[in-house]
Amino acid sequence: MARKTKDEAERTYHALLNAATALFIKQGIAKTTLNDIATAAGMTRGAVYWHFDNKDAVIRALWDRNAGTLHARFNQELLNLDPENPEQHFRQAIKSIVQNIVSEPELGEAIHIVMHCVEFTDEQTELQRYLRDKRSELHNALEKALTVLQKRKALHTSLSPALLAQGMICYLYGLIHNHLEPGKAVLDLRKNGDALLDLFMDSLFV
Amino acid sequence: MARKTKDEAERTYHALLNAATALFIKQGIAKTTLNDIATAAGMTRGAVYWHFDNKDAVIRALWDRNAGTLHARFNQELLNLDPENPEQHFRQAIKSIVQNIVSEPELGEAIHIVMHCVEFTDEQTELQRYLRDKRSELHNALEKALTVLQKRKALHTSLSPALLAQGMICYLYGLIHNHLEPGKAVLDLRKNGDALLDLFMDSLFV
DNA sequence: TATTATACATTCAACAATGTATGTAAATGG
DNA sequence: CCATTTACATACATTGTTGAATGTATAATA
Repeated sequence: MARKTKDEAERTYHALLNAATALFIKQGIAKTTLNDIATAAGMTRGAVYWHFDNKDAVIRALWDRNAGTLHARFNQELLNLDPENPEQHFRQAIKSIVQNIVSEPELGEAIHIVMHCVEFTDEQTELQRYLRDKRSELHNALEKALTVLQKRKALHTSLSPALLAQGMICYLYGLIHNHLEPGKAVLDLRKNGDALLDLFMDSLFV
Repeated sequence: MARKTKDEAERTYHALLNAATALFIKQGIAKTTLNDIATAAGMTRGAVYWHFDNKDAVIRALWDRNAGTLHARFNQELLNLDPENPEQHFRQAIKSIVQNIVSEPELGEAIHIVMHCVEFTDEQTELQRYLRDKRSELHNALEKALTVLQKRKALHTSLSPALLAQGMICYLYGLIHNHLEPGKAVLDLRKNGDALLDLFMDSLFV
């Protein structure tokens, strides 16, 4: 076939990722073949194998594209809490994570796929290790932020920052997981996210 | 092949479920073939197809066997809180859910598989609908329990019981999900479960 | 004890999915 | 304007997996 412009190639790259996203959400990763992705994007499997090594690489690429920058941004934000008012900054940072997810569809879709469609097994694949590292980055940032708050005597509980970070991560994970659930969204995080997060964080701070 | 005793047949049934459980956790559902399960149990695929319709039926059966009764029990317990001291009963019921999961390996394995290995997609399979119904049973029970507590003026927050139930479910889900994560268990729920649950529930009650 | 249902094993047909190899025409760089 | 690389499409070989059909020896049953 005829060679495409760099621009055109990039457009098919994104078309492939978009098609993959939609198919993964609709019918799952296991049931989605590389041919499904290609034809849904108006291409053939040759295009998929040109841009990606295999199905896992597609998943990783779509995570990078749709969640990578935001992930890094939150990471940085938690590591650099405003010294003037770290507690308010922390609360706002946590809330904005949720608000970003509910307001940016592509970000929500990427997290949806990672939470509801990727299998996490004992024999870890490269993809699983990659995603695990991403989450542990966030966890470390959270723990450091809570440690800063503890040193500022801002924490109201006797539990360790490490443990509080675990609880916080679990709560966040559960809220987002529930909100992104397929079918009727049983939990409207856009409306109730702040209230539910404050409910938890009120138990952390003085 | 020779026909087996009813007793022997039931033993192979359980052997198949045990083999399936171990394989699903180790290498995932998608990568585990029915032949894998059979040979791991010392049988052939014929045995699997005799006891189960397909792979999804295996998953459903192992959930029923390992989590079914406990699920029903907690359901009932939440719907019949001790009128003498409903708050303490509620707190204890929630804690015992977690304690059961961390102390009963087979229960933990079943939930592990459902949480980490089953894909949840828009086009729901029969298995997905089954699991979704189970969770909504638990959700309804939780919401009713919290409604009872609200009528008793035991709730400390202005948020609705429905919303609190959502938050509670999400927190529980996150904690259990994290605890059952493959690889090094980053969160030791056996040691810290009660403290983390009290942290949250303290924000609910007076 | 004769019959029937059971608990599998074995075999087969069908196809689906992957990875790779090869073809190709146009874009790009010098 | 020529050589080379790019961005795919096409074709192929291989392999895996499912579902169903069939076989069969024995346990259960009456």
